[in-house]
Amino acid sequence: MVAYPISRLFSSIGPRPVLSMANASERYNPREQEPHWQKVWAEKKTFETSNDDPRPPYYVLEMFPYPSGRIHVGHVRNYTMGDVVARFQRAKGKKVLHPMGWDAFGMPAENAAMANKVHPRDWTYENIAAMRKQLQSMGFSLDWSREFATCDEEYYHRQQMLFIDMLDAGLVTRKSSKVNWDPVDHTVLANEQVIDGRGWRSGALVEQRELTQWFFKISDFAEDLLSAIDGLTDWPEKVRLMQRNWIGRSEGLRVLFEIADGEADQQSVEVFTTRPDTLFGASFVALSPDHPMATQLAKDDPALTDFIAECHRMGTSAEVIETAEKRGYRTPITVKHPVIEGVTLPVYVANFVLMDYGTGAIFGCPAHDQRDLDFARKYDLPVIPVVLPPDANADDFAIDTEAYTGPGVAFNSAFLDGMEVEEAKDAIARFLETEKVEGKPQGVRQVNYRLRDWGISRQRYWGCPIPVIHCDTCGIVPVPKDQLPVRLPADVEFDTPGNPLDRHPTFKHVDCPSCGSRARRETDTMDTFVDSSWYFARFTAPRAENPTIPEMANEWLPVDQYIGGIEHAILHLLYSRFFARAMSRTGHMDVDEPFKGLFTQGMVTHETYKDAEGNWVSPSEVVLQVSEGQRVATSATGEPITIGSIEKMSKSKRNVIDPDDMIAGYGADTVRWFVLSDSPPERDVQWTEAGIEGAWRFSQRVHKLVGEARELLSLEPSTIDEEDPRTTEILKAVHKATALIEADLAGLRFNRAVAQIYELANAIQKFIPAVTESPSLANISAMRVAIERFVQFIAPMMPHLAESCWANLGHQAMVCDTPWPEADPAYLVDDTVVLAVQVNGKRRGEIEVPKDAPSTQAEAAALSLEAVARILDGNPPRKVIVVPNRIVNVVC
RNA sequence: GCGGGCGUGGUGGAAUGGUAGACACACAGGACUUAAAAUCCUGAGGAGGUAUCUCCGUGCGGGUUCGAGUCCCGCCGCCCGCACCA
Repeated sequence: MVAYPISRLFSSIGPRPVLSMANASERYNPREQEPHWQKVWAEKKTFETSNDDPRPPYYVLEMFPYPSGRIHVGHVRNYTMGDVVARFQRAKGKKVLHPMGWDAFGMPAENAAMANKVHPRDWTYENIAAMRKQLQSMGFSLDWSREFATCDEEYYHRQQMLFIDMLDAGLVTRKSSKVNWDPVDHTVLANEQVIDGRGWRSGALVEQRELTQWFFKISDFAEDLLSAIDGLTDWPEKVRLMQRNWIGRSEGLRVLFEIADGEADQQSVEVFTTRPDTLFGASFVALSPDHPMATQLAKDDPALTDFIAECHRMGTSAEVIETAEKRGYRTPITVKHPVIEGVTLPVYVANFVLMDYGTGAIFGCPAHDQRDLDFARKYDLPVIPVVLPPDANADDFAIDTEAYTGPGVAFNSAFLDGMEVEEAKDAIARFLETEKVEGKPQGVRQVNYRLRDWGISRQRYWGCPIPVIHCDTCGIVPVPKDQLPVRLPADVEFDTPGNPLDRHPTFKHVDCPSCGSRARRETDTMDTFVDSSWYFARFTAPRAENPTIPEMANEWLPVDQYIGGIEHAILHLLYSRFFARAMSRTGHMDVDEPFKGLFTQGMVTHETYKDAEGNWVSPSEVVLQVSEGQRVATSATGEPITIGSIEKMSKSKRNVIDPDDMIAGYGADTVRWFVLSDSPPERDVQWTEAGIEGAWRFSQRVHKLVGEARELLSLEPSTIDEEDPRTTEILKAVHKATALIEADLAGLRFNRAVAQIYELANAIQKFIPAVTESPSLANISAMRVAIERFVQFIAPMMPHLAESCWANLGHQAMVCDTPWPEADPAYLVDDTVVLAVQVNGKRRGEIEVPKDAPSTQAEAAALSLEAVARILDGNPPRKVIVVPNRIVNVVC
């Protein structure tokens, strides 16, 4: 389905005459011009950023790509946007840092190694080379001298230094944690790699295993990470909200319940609640299946052991959780109600209580919590309402199948009666804080966060080795910095399941750096999210001995404009914010927030296709036709193809469009212009190549327009400057466009800037006959201003074409080195304005009045309109509303 | 379930509460051409046969306002995030 008529487009383009300037009728040939300008930029090191440049710094960064082998149109869109920002800010007089690198560790390289017997390193670097070539053909203003890949030894060496500094600073911990374990592949799986409870590759039933793993203590920063979101005013509100929800702060109370009956090691159970005001409505206490007390009770209770095992077998997928019913196991334990003398509550182990939130135990108040209600109905527990809704009556208010969670007034609650929810929470907290159980306060206020510590251990080869050694004598020993880096051994094979590092002959077994006795090297590698959590800082001093040069990092950071996919709204951005704080604490820089401005572009989507066997089929192998009003897809050989849903482009669904054909056929500028046109950048776009021809035509039109303008500029001016309204008209159009385009580019509204540029092109086109008829000095110089600014405006988006045009207009310097023009306010205001005239809110005509004309004048003009007079039919209007310079509305 | 967003011509989309549909794509007609491509010009939300003009029109139903695509309330549909977080 090659939709690009490549041969046709170029059939009429002959070789460019070597010495003569392009004449107006000659077509623009991107195949010749684009490599030329790319070579000039590279030779002049135009986009290499010097640290001692005195201009103010501006750091623009696009999320760096995973080197999958080919760029796709999502990359093109992302990097084009970033490049427009970079070139625009450059023209605005900033020294711009615009680097590029590779997020190069990760699973796909190992998968490729297993499938194709190619070493992950070779596979990765070959992919990088291919993608670098593709990106370079797009003409991005990147500082390639700063390029690195996260799998470069020089990079992960510094990452290991950071890890050790963070370990020393107490920001790293080890703890036991549950993982998805694939018993066939001997590997840990991420949640998304578990499909229907089975490993995505092996198909084996996944087990929950406890493993001791390394964690970054991101939850220590929960409060700071949350409150600092308020200051991220240049972030999309949506992302700020997602981060707030992810951190999930909640204020509550830890309450001790004394054990009344039953054999237990402890004398009390501690629960966490955000609704202590409903304590009088408590009818049970429930423990997580992983709660220590549950584990202990299970020792002598086979039925409980079975129940807990069953809970563990329950899947973690969204679907399972949604449909899972609330189930519990009643233990022999009962506890005393904390505030009602003589009442005891049963203790259950329940499948819906999470161990790693709060205390792993809850009290159930069925009347005011839906889960508790479901549970109570199943096990026939009392349902006592204790919060009365505003419009309800205490005598007949009852809970049926829906818990009441809204506002109200406490009742059935002794000393809380009559208080509003918030007031009651505070009162019960104050009461329990003074009560004592085992000599401790019965209630303690606590703030809880949903955010968990960040587990970074991965039992895989292609990642940054965690630089520690386990010694039986000395315990955990960090690898001394002068012995770094811990290198990934090259001699590994992937024939056997499991982590190659773990079975490597020499990697694992080492001597303890501290005592010299036999010890074991850590064989886990780091989560690849670690690699991408500080690369933005490394770009500021990419070859430094230390992870950063603090002065450099402080000068450039935070990133002024970060651009990337919305899919990274939570994890990557949160981890990077954590890392900035960690790096500040360990002296690597003094910046806590890494990204000042964030822009999240929409995803690029495309239809999916499947063949008769249900295999995904790439769009390039599909032939689409319309038959009897239905779209019908077949393969090149005529096999039937099913058209599937529209999905985000992904390798797995094979609905990725490779931009190479388009770049080869139309050139980079046309592709850049095309992806910026039409769609608002933050919105998802359904990919279609309809429209690329229009972009191509526009690039040709620009070339032609500049050629024609150049002819006019060389005309001998007629000596007398006649008064020509067209001169003012074009200058107004130019200056208004200047102001609007600047605002649109600064606000990343590229589609609107494109529309403004089209309008300016139309205005200039219209002005050509004016100059031809009346080649006055005024008209010729107006044309010069118009056409030169026009070229400057397209330069961030179509940089090669702009350079060619700029040279064609006789400039020695490059347009990318030319300062951005300013709008002259004198041309932005009009002497007269056209006001719409409405009658009862309906448009009936328009009037032209002087700008800022008094209301009376506008009113008189409006009333004298024939259409208005006809409707009024001689009657006086009831009211006339005049909004100066805007509108007149006659009410009758 | 909770939270957030979106809904405008054939299409992508524009529109500080103030002339809805800018700009573009696709389409149709015309000019140039032996012809095509390219280029240029013209047309176009729907209906009332044309121009003038009139009515209708921004998912649906209400409301606020002199005036609503825009603000408020209630629905419908689609998309995204979170998901037993006590």
